[in-house]
Amino acid sequence: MTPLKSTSVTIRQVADAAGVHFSTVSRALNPATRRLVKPQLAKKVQEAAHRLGYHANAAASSLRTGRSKVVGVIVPDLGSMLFPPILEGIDAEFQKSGYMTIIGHTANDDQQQRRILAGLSERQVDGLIIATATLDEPVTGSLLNGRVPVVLINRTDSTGRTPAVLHDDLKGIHLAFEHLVALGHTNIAHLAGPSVLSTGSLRLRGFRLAHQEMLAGAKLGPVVEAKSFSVEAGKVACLSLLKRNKRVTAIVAANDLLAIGCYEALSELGLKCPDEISVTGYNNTAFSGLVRPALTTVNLRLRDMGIEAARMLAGLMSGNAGNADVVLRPSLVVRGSTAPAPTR
Amino acid sequence: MTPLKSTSVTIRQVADAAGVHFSTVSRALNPATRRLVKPQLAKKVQEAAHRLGYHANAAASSLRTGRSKVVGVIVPDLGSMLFPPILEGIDAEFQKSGYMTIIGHTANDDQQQRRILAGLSERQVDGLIIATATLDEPVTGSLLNGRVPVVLINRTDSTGRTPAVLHDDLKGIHLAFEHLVALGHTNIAHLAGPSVLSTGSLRLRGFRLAHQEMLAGAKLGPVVEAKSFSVEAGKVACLSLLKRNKRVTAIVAANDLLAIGCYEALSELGLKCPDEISVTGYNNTAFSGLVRPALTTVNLRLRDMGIEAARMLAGLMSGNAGNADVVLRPSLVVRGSTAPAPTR
DNA sequence: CAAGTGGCTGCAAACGTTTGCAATGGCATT
DNA sequence: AATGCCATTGCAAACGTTTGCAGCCACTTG
Repeated sequence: MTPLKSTSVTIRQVADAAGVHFSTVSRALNPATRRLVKPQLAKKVQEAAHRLGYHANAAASSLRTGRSKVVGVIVPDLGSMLFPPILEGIDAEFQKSGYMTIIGHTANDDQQQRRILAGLSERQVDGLIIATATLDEPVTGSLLNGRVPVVLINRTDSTGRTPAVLHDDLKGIHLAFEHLVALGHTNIAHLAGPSVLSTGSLRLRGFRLAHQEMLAGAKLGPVVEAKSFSVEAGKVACLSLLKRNKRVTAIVAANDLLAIGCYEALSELGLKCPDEISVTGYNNTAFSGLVRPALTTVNLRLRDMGIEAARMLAGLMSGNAGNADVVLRPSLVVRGSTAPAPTR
Repeated sequence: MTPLKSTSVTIRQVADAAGVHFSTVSRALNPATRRLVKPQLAKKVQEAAHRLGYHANAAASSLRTGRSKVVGVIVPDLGSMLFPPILEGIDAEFQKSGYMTIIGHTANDDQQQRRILAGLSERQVDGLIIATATLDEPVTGSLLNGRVPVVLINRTDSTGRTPAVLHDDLKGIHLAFEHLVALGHTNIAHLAGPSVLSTGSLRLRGFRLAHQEMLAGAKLGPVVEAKSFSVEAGKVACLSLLKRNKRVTAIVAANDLLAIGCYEALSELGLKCPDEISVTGYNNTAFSGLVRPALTTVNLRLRDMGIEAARMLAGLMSGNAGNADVVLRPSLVVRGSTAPAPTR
């Protein structure tokens, strides 16, 4: 009843300006239907639209078509340095197809996550990329009453039913382990991440497999699980690890922050890295090259992960089956935190 | 004509279930109009809505009201570690009022920025937070045909007409400078950031003012401008600085990355930090405490900046005037990169 | 007791698109 | 010359809300 805003240009005004019916304007402006209108007329319409500064009203379009050209992305923690490159990749890829992304930040809080999902549902997102999967709380195949396709990223849940974009963590740990073995280390420990996260538990498994394969004779190296992926937790875990295992000469940390925690533990114990103990990280976080010693770590293709997830979701949104995961191959970046095993 | 999706629950179905007219459902579900319907009925409606799993269709609501409950945030570079905390603050604050944020990532590309603005305009965002302001390309007071209120964050443009949330950079540099003077330094240089960014030019001005005030007698310390806020640019600039100024004992860098660049330059020249030359950074980036020596730097309240910007934008969206900026107070974090001036 | 009052609910018109269908006109086919 | 076909355009009905207005009823008031 009340005209809440009279400012913005509608399709009808463009129609008047071009002297055609407004439905023709709609067809002329939409690439998918443009072939239905005579090229010459289409051009006239486009010029009129441009002259008037017309912008389609996505709300109306979305209401009519049921699709919003918006996808939701849910991350646990923006501050972790892991997600910004991923988000950037997602954004870059979706820019090509005209989608925009709403990001939701859960701060690892389930309540919050539910609120965010509700908000995204209301806003009719066409798809969802979720980076908060945990092994104990599986994500149902497609949330939001099955209306919306979902892809997981970075982590997966326990069901494995939802398509995901991941890194080959087994491979990544293998690379680090292999590097240490080549340096002559035989007493290698693992500083593991939380086992409820797929990244934490997979890397532990990778460690066991690598150990079995490359140090078949020796008994499994010591493992300690950090409470969280943080410097502090890494330091605590590393201290307890070294207290009980004096012969360790190398530590494979499940994460760069944990590796930095090792640095702190080592300096507290008066041990030199890498001369007495080698340390490897995981993620190749931005600071990896800046700390001293510069950290030898496993490089993840985070931006590519975002791109792949966006592509996969685009596929799902246009009706593809989505029965395959994408698994990216990590690589090793050798820096200064690893050295030949000390001779005793 | 064709029912594109029949799955989702509408207001009418809830109305049928509750035995009332659908307009009553609308009123009962909207907190702002709930007082118009008898409490008992309202409860019945809410129960029915909950039972059917009703979620409002934001597209329809947005079409009718002209407001989308979505705000846009434009950042130049997600990877810079500066913006994630800001985004988090924005998100946290808006969560309270039911807004969600679409983030646009320009990669410092004007073309891209225009595309993003168009996309946000189409999607009827109710407000805009912009972190990409530069001094040479002023942001018009309210973009998108004046329909949408805008607040700038972190950087401002040259006009100063758009409300902004900033840090007091003059104060921040003052703190660093003061600290160095207290340590006995008298030959202090500035490694400046790009002068087209308000952060770059303001910090330079801060340096000049601080120098004038605290080292009134001495002539102004040497200044060199880095091409960009990056480690590499910092190294290059620092090398050229030290080549021409042998007597410098302390460097105030405009940014942590530039400070790290100094570290590299110093180690290349065989100079010890902090024994021979002290260095201060700016931003207190996550890695500041991890590098060696740990960096003395100016701490910014990034998350608070996001919160303040969100509050300010909320104010503008509800009709406030917006004729005041918010200026946050930085603080100094003293770590290991600064020491008493060497005696000659 | 009539008239007014106010609380509650129903009615229906937008908001700006998209799109099936109908109408038109030009052209080729029989 | 009548018919059919195709290309192009117009027409109008949704999509699911919000909200001014009108109607209804139960009260209070003079």
